[in-house]
Amino acid sequence: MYQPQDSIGFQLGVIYRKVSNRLAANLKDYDLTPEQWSVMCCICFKEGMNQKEIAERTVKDQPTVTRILNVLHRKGLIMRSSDRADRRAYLIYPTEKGRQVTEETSVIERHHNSAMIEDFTPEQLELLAEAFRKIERNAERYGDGPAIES
Amino acid sequence: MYQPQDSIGFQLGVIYRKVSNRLAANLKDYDLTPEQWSVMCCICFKEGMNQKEIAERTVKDQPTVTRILNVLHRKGLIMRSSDRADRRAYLIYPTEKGRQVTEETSVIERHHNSAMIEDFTPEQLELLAEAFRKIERNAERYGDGPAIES
DNA sequence: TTCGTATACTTGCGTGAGCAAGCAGCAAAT
DNA sequence: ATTTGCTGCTTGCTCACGCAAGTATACGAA
Repeated sequence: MYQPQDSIGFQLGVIYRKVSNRLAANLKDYDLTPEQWSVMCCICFKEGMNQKEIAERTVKDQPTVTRILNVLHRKGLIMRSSDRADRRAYLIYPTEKGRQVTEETSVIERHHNSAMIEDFTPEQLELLAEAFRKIERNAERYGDGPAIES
Repeated sequence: MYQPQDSIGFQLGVIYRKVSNRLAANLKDYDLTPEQWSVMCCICFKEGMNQKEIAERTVKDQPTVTRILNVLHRKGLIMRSSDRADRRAYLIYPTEKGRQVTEETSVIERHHNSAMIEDFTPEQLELLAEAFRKIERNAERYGDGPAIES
């Protein structure tokens, strides 16, 4: 009989939560979640983006980015300056503290990432990346159809 | 410079959300989320489990299972009968409607799953499964260390 | 100019998740 | 029988997410 364990989507969820929880534990001392880290990292990589661009780069939707930025702002890690050229938009910059925390936590993340794939050969990594690209493309394709459509 | 896109954990999150959202769209007509489906599927596979066992099998924590079961109960898909041998526990059974919905949605899920991996050879699938097992094992290992511990 | 559409962001609602604390019932030791 | 500790479940808090609706601004067309 068909079981959730047979489903790629289910397996992805399980593994994602395990990897993410482990990273969360490693970041605990910095009061930063994995998702917050990814946004901070993005913001430091290219300063002065608006929220839409951050959403695209982190592959999150805009409401999620808004809320994560609220948290980061509350923690004093970012600044929102309104865009004089487009008064609907904010340009996002890290604070000094934000830059510092991002640097420190990026070391943690890199270490964590290496640990997750430490027993992979370069070929295995390339095959995994290729598999990810294929699944992503399949998920984005239309025509999967909510019901029987063969 | 290091970017979130370079991180396996980040990539897992992106791909998981895409696959999951696609399935959610396909299940919309059945008023069932992917996570709810996985629990229903588990419940129908082995009826009369207690919540702890469901949590183990679906790899979720107990509070999460409690809340998903609340939703499923509200929708009339499951029954909670208290265990006469252990009055702390509930034994969980699908209702007739629950069994029916699970059967129908399992067809959708299987179809969705095939679509996600349709261009994979059996060898590629085996390599992917192997990669998942390795990452999972790495994530579960202790000693990753919240900080510098080499 | 003004009208209409598109866009950047926010807010509200519901779901799922982790963690910690609480409650009730079990079970073993005294 | 009482105590002590463990276990099954629930609740509260916070975060992340998707979707839909709302607000303010931008911009092109009339």
